[in-house]
Amino acid sequence: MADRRSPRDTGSPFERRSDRAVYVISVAAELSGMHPQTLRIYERKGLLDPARTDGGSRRYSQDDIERLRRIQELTNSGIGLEGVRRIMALEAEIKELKDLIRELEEQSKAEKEKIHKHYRRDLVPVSQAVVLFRGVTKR
Amino acid sequence: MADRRSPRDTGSPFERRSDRAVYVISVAAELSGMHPQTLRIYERKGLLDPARTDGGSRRYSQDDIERLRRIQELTNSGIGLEGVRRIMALEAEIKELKDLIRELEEQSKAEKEKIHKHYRRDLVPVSQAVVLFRGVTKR
DNA sequence: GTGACCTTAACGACGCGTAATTGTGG
DNA sequence: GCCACAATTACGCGTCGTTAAGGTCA
Repeated sequence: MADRRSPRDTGSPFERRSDRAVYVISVAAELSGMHPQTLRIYERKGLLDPARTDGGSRRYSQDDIERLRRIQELTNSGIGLEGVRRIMALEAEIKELKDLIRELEEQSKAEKEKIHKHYRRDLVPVSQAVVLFRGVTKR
Repeated sequence: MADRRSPRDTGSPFERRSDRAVYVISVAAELSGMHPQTLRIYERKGLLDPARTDGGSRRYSQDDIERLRRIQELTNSGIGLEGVRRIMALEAEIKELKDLIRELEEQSKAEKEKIHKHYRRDLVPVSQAVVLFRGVTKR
């Protein structure tokens, strides 16, 4: 899970990060087309975890807004909040597995190349060589 | 998806297959601890697809019973039927991805072995060979 | 002091499981 | 003819989203 940063942690002044918490709840509600109280419910149900100001007010990031839109998609298709929670967790797991698969494919390819290089550097074809020492005759 | 066989397709008489449709709805309801009408609702919502007799009666397999138990777990944890449908689909996808990962790992290992064998059969170390022909001096 | 935020509570709508009803098949 | 199944309908319960009421911070 990406670590949430406090709204006080502004980072570089020119930086635009999608996990920067910039929206108060009324704006977040407007951007996501939801009632502010609905956003509080989602938080209590563990679907969202917006940052907080020192005073205790919620601050939503762009990632939070997109997550809200995804929640909206799911609830609009007749899925309850607990189901949404589980589904989004499973979708995250699927994303990780797919990343792992891509990584494995690249790694396998790299390892094969490495083996080829290794042998091509250290070995020569039998057909072009005379064995100097005994005991290497089996092919 | 495993193809469902009609209850008329009995296969080998001594065979025990978990996808053989053997339970009528009342027994399936009893085995899963559910109301028969609940099973009909699940079917209409697309969570289950039991076989049918020629007369039109439902016949449930052992796989169906286990699927019912899984549905029960999810609904008991506060998930609606549409959510259950999506979750079970995602879980199936995760299972496939994990199988693919295991397959990739085995395949990668086998391919590496194959490369090693290939070189060990056809090549010998430079340190133990005298090159017969010209032009193979770079190492 | 005026907003916007916070929390809690109450209301209406909807989904889900059960039961009742009527009809049909083995 | 009897019992089990099929399909439809109606009721009770819990969840979800909205609204309202009262308190706090800027």
